[in-house]
Amino acid sequence: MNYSTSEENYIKAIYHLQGDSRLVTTNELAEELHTRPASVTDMLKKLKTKKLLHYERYQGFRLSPDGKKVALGIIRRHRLWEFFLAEKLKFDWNEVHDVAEELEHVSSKKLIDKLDEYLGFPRFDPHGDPIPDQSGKMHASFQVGLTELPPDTIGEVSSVSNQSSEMLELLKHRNIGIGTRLEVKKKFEFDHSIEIKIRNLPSFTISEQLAKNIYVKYAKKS
Amino acid sequence: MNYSTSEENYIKAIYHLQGDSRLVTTNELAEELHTRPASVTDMLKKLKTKKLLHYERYQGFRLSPDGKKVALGIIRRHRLWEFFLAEKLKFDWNEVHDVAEELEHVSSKKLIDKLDEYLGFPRFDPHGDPIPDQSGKMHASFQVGLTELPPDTIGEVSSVSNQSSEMLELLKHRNIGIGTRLEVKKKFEFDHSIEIKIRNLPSFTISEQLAKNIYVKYAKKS
DNA sequence: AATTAATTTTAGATTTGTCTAAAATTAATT
DNA sequence: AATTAATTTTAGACAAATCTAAAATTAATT
Repeated sequence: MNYSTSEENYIKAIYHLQGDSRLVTTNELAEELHTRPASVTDMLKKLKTKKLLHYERYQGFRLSPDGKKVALGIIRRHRLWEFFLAEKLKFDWNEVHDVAEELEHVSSKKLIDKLDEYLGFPRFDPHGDPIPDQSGKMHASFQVGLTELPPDTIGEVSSVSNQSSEMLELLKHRNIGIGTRLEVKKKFEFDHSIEIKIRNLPSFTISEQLAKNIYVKYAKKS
Repeated sequence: MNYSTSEENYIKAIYHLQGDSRLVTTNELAEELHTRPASVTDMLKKLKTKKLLHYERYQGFRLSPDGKKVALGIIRRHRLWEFFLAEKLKFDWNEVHDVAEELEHVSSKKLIDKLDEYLGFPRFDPHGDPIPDQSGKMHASFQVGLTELPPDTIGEVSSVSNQSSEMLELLKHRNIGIGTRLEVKKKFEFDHSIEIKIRNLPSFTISEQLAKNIYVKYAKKS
């Protein structure tokens, strides 16, 4: 019932890649974890013997129900620590990820449940992602990609899917964070860039690549 | 500048065993870490090449100044987490050790310094042991072994040196914790057992073995 | 359909940390 | 002082997690 840091990192990455249960490939996972395909194959075999994975060689793989449960436990720990770091220790929301990456592997269940209680059973982490409860349930957040927002509507940023430091740096520079209310002014067909406006600031344009990674909740025009 | 969990456990154990710089032996350390002497020798060589240890084969060893600095950093992390667990998450003071043992290996300096600030720069952990500050300095606690307290004096429990779950269980059963004020009634020469009294409770006797592991600060008779 | 390209797996090596068994060294005892 | 006992180290093996290079399989293309 206890897994190594390495196993946990694989399980978590597979969970994120498979989304709603699609098959994941060896190369994809190798790239995600900055490792080599051969190493991935080795770990797949191990996770299969532990019954966490559905896997037939050359055919791709996905988590078993047990594997999903384990993944949700890891994600729960990760997001609770992120919440703690931002809310209590006053970390910037774009600094919490890497530290939480380490803390998530401390496996005491009692620790996590008490932390959860201490934090007031939060339902979303500082990136807007939902935190699974003790049984693995998450409250769905009604978020939609920024690219899907029609012109002249307002959204509130609820999460960002890519958490590379490069992108977080760009977001910070643009004054975009979780909770930021932004209005879509125009959408350009040519390169799918989007012109947006925040509060009283002059409007500016963001690339499709960036917009794709920003998720928002609808909000009424203010 | 970053060490593995295993290396950190060795460094910490050596620090505790060497006390005020006495030489530590291979067997001692092997027993402390529940490992084999051969494994200890392997690690000693590694720590020596990293200049954390003064070590000549067959001659015993002790931490170098650099090694001591590393040890104090680990102890700082351990004791801050213990304080957090007891103070914020409401763990019993006898449950914090094992969880802190895991948390102490998360190495982000920023995390620890922010945690320190959040906790209000505490100077002692829940066992009464001093917490090193960022530069490695500790406030000495003026504690004395319970066995050294003469009859008819009162002491306040400030720390316990043995933290086995067996002993902590016994202490809990006897209602002895950090901060407990107790009066020494009688000392028996025969087996060196000690009769003590806590508050209004009937007095009772504890073994020399237990008393040896309890440290107290003097307090005036109430 | 046959060939080429891409992906995935296997085989074998490496590093870290551990182990057992045997050898080397130091300490204790007759 | 010589022998015995205890401690410590070395030598060689093993498990976990990784890697490179080569082989096997699947996918794409002529």
